[in-house]
Amino acid sequence: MNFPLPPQCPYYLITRAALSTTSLLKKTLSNKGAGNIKPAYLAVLIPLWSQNNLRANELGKKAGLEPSTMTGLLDRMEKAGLVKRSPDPEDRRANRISLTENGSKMEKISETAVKAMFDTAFVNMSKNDINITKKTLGKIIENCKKGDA
Amino acid sequence: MNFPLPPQCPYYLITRAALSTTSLLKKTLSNKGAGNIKPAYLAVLIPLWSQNNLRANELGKKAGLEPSTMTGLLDRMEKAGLVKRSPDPEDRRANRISLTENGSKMEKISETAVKAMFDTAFVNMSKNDINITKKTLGKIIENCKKGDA
DNA sequence: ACAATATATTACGCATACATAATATTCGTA
DNA sequence: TACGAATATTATGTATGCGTAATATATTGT
Repeated sequence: MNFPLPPQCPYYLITRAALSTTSLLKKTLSNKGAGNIKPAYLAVLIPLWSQNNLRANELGKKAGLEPSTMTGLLDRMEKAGLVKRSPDPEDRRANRISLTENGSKMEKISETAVKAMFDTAFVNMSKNDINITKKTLGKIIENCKKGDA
Repeated sequence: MNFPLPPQCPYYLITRAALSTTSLLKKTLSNKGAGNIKPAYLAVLIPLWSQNNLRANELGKKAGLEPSTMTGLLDRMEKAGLVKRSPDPEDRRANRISLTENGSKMEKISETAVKAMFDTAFVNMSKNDINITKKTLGKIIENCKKGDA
């Protein structure tokens, strides 16, 4: 038997880094006054702040999420009063997702929170190491996609 | 507004890499005949294969999981027939978690599956880039822990 | 020995993401 | 134009992990 121990296991490091950064992001959002915004909501809000009134479908593609994941995510965001669904007049299968007034207002404060998270999580690291890490993670994602098909 | 887009956003890359590697691991386990082992189970099984009969508590520490997370995880593993709980004779608050016969048998096949996942996910990457990535992820985890306290 | 505190586990609810199957609609083609 | 394929969304169930509160037992300090 020869499984790498957690601090040396790349799989452990990747999954734990995901949990740690998400937890920190949740806390910075809360600290900055955006406690109604959960980390996952940003994957929907960020595209909407650029271009309002997109389809769930399009949002899912931008966020890299499955359609079935979008349903629950949008349910929670609607309940939180951040977005609303309206029937798409051009395609009766589809909805248009638009920001509520409150959802629009949360942009600046969210940006502050995300910046704070980045400043904390990536402090004391060289630009070069960060770039190599980003490149490597991108390759891992590609490799998994191929191997998972 | 200035949020980095997914392919350049380090947070996106980290969380997506976690999902991708987990999905691939699930598939390699299934392909190698260990479909009864979910990725998360390995965090419990690997320590038990080295030393049987540990407390939920100790297992949680080795896996980096909260006690409340262990309950459901062990429930599912027990239902899958991989481990069983027995009262700890030295401390009536605690359980001892031990491998079933079937749980013991799954060690080799699991190792094969994990190796296959690593071979797929980390193919075509330099040892150096992998090491820098591991080091960087470790630092990120540390930084988040500090900032989250 | 007893009260206060600490520890091990569980119970419950929330958040996130997936897969599969169902439903409604649109589109492409014969 | 009618029919089969594709598309948009939802419904349902599973997996994973967290936090908080409850329960039972141990330990410690007086």
